[in-house]
Amino acid sequence: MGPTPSPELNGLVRKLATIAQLSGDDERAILALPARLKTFDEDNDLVREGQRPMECCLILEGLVGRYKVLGRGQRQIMSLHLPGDIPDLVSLELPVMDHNLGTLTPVRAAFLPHAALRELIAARPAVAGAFWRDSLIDAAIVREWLAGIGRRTARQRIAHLLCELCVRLRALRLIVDRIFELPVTQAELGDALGLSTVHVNRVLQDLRRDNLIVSQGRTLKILDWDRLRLAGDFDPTYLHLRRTAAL
Amino acid sequence: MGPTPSPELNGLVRKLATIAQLSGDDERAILALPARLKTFDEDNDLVREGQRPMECCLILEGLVGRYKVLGRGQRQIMSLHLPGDIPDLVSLELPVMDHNLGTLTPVRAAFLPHAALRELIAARPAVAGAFWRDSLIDAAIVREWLAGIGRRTARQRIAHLLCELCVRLRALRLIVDRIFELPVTQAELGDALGLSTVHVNRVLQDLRRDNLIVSQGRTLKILDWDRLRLAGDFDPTYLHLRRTAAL
DNA sequence: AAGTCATTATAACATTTGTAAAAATCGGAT
DNA sequence: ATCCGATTTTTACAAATGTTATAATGACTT
Repeated sequence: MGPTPSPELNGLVRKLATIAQLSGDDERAILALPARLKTFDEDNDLVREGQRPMECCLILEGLVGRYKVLGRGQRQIMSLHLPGDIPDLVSLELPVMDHNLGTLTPVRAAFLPHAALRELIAARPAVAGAFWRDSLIDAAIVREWLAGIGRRTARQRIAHLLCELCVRLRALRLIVDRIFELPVTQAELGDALGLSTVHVNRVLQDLRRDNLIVSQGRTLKILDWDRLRLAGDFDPTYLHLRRTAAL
Repeated sequence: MGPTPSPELNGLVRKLATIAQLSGDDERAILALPARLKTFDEDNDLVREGQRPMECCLILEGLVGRYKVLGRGQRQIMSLHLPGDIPDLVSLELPVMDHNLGTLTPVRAAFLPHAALRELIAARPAVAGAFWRDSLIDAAIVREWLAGIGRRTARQRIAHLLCELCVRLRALRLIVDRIFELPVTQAELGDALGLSTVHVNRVLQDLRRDNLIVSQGRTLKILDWDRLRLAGDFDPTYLHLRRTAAL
């Protein structure tokens, strides 16, 4: 008998289905991966800069941020990862982590041994292709963030990020409308957007005042998708989704 | 008889050697790729956003920038590519380009058909791995830029970029000392760093005044590597070079 | 119900960086 | 040698955003 097939890995299959087409055999091979489940509190690191992981972590539930801490302690979050993501897939090819992966919310994750992933990739070219594709999309998202931080105003950046998260969550079928949990402090938003907490606060108030969004507690509701998209100069092409979840 | 082996592809082999270990057979297979050579003037696009290329372009000579043009015409350069790079390797997996590739100098490039690259990848897992690794390093560099634009001052960003280019050029053995051509206008530097031309000018003058660099025409000389590295908060780990060209 | 801690909001002010325009410089063509 | 366009430099000013500090709010604990 092989390793116990874990229903938890369904999220990975679902995520990969949003970006690539896999056969039933491919999916079964993925589901047969051995996985070590683990849970984390808010604000914990899954992996740290400098480490040489022997496993990759698949997010099952919760929100994970990829970040660096620069010279004088300033943090920059470089990407946000949702369930189904394997944010440290990179460790398969680049043994030394050059960044941290930390939880922004409580997280459930599955750790997949490098050895098993390598076997899977060797045996199933389509899965290898899907993983490559996934890491290329990951990179495309970082490029879009780079362009935004480099050239967009604070208001555009925030609107853009909200649009991106909305589309990504919809693609994963984690939300159906345009209402979602944004369990992130304004300080964390600032770290992701290259802004100060105070300025994030100012801009969020503007967006609310302009009736683009509404938020109560952690729940965020996009009131006017078209105007928010416009405000954020948002075009989802860079997400490279197979069937763009209807905008 | 197979396709004519092109001595031009040596640059690709040399580049891959800086990040991965390939066997003689792997190298021969790479050199046997069919290539269509082409030259470009300064300020020309090799590939444009929206296109669906059927070939990848290998840079043989010159400097290429990957960029997007945002809403109100502002340009952001998201990466710089040196000889040996295949900046649109991504097009193998993501058919629609989400950015442009443009020359910053006159460029010689070799166009490699997707079909041939796919065969190579299928036949030679080590080459597939090297390509994956290459695109992961590409992404790591973009992340470092993102962190810089998000959280570093203009002076740090410029110093950091100069350090990065120096290390990358040395790794490729394109320079041996710390003197190199930087055939880039201050406007282009600004587009890469998310700064205005005027501010780039101000900071470059500061760096010269502080005797960190000297430049005459396009030739840039790093006068004080240690202080420049410090000024740029530069640590080459993120370049994931096999043997870090001695700092 | 009170107390504590994190988060959000507000305020006043400082600073970096951007913008616009013009002058100076440089490199290559004629 | 001279001219021309691009690039760099300078100047003056404007705007966006950062910083520091404090108050208000809210969520959770005891």
